[in-house]
Amino acid sequence: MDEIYSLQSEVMKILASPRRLEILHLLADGPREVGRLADDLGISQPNASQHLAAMRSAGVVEAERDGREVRYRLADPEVLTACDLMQQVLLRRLARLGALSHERLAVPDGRPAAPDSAIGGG
Amino acid sequence: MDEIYSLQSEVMKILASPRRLEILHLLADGPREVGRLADDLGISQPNASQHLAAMRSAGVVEAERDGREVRYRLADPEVLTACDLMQQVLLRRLARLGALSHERLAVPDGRPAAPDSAIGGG
DNA sequence: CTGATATATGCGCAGATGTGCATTAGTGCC
DNA sequence: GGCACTAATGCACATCTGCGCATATATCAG
Repeated sequence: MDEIYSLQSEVMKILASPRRLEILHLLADGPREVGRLADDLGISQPNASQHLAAMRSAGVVEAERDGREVRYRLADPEVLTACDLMQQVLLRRLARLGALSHERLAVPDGRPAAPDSAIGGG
Repeated sequence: MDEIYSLQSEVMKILASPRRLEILHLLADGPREVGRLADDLGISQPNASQHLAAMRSAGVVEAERDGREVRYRLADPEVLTACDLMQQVLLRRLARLGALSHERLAVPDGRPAAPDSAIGGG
């Protein structure tokens, strides 16, 4: 079981990137080539290739040659379901923060204040 | 939408850790105190506190004081569902590689061989 | 306030990660 | 073979992360 957590963390580490998350959703629409992905993402080809290689190592995507191009696709569409669920959890949390005090609901990466200052907030 | 990916990546970054994954499952069994978690995980109290603080910032756990102790609990049990789904994807992949049952199931970060050497394997 | 327990925070270091750049490798065409 | 096109790899660098350690904060008891 300990091993599983380690392996799972590897997979999630790969998915814990805005770029790769976007790649995932791009691929959800159907297989796509590296150059196309790089263009869609607005990043360089080597960079896209790096991300895709990482995702391939993690087993979230698969690659297939088609002439000079390499078409990437989701290895298991279920990852999308998992990511979607994760996103819903996030949205629910944002909604909660907004509901509690919709005065300032920024919270992109640094929270304006501890949501529960009942702890060591002081 | 771009913002969402960024936020989601933050959440997943937090979960992309064997330790924190274990914390998640420990908390799935019910609320628990920092010291207890540290003990269960076999890590130091400050380290456990660090992890919990990170998870709290990400909104995956919540804290509540009880005397001198602080009891942590899952903020949204759905994260477990998402993680479970992610784990299933992983297990399915391992099953495909045929490394799960009895053979050695290493492959934490370096694959034994390219599963699809039809690409740049050479 | 003093002491004890439980938790949170600051600091520094080793290891990992993302990115840009140049370069290499694979493929099809003539 | 040479050339154009597409993708993958190597390298260096700035940044981030996790950890151990010491220490600060919070709560309760007297």
